[in-house]
Amino acid sequence: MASRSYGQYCGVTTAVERVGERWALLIVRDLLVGPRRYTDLKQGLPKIPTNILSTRLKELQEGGVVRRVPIPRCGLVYELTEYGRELEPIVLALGRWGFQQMGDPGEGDIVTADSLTMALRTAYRVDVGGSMPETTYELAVGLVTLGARVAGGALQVWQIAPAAPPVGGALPDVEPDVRIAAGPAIRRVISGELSPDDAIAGGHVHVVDGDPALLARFAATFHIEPGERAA
Amino acid sequence: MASRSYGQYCGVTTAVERVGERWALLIVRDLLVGPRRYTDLKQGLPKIPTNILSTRLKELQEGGVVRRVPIPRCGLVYELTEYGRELEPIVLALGRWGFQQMGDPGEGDIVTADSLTMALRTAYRVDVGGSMPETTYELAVGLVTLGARVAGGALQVWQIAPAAPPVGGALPDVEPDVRIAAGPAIRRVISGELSPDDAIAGGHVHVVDGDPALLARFAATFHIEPGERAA
DNA sequence: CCGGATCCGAATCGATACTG
DNA sequence: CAGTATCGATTCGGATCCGG
Repeated sequence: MASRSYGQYCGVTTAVERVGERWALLIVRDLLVGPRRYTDLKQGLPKIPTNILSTRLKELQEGGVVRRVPIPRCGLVYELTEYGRELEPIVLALGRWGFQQMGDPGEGDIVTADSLTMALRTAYRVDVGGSMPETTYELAVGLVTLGARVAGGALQVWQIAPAAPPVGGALPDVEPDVRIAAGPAIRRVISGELSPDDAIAGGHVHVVDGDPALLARFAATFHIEPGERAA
Repeated sequence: MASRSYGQYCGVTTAVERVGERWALLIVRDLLVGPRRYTDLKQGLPKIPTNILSTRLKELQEGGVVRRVPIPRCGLVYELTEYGRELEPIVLALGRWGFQQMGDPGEGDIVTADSLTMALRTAYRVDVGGSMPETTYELAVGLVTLGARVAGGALQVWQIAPAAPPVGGALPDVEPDVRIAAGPAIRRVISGELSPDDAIAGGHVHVVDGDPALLARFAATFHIEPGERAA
């Protein structure tokens, strides 16, 4: 029952014994967006077997990473403990690191609301965002639509479709300044391989509504440079 | 042969597909200390089966994380690529995170030179180290003895026993200001659970040579606070 | 000794079916 | 909704063996 030990007395080893099992860190990624029910997690991780999901949730609870919270007459949710939330910078940094080697999606690869939410948070540049005018974006990729508001250096992301309760306060009920619809090529815009203009010209990204020039602001605000020593 | 896909198009997913397999991140941890031969890695990871080690090394090469470098008439070493070295802040942060939940060592748990080296780098506080007088420590834990020099805000760690080539330039051939011999309780000194004085009084840490008061400097310089949002 | 490859039992994972 | 149960497919772990 005790997870197979690596036989070392070391912080890194302890960490991978807690969150290094298959799927564990992806569960943490989704929970970083907000508390989630078992079914939400299953939907966000379509390929996870249900027995693995419940095993991992049990292990993460034993490891003090996740807490099971019953909601009166509403089922129950899983949420990260304080200790689990300390993984946020690590998961974001891993996301930036992995982003650099993402090719194009394999067939069957999907984009989920939670993963795209974390991707935006991963790619967000505080320094750039802080010096931009306040902007509200709406971004649709595949079946997922997100809202993102950059104001005062802070980024807020919420899920429009599939709908989910907003995290961290009330949802800004404002019209977006720009609506962007994109395919997987949005990755190449964020990495700088594809300029905003070329992306629009090539039909990879559509500005459905609002000033097309705002796509350049988006690309400047959400950007992952290859070869970055993220932190 | 292709590693089992998680079926998501996401940076975090890509990252765990590259370095999320069992043992992979521990190999990276050891390679962050310096290039290592197959046999060095096997010694530093005593419980890894050799087939897993060679499989992981192959996968890490395919993932662009590790490079295999033949040394003329001297065998060959594995080393991190530039991309692999970008994992350093992530591994250090994971080490800090895991450190907080390390209990006492399970029976059979060992401390290796590379893991202790990374632990020191994990625990090092640049801000504190930069404001301290230059100090050279010698730290023995179990069978491992390390040298650590803090000077000008920079930390240099080298392995005295078992001996290994120093990393990043010539080894400072100076007498240490203090020689510290400790058991696993050194963890509680670094976490602040155990004060330097109590550690000495309790016989958990011995100052073999030099001013015992330097243990306090050590504890201030190498410290991991529970509940820290590392970066 | 170095750098693996091979073999095999044990444990885990993945897919699907099923239940309170 | 929130999981168990089952079972074949993979992977892991431990030991041994092999070519330079």
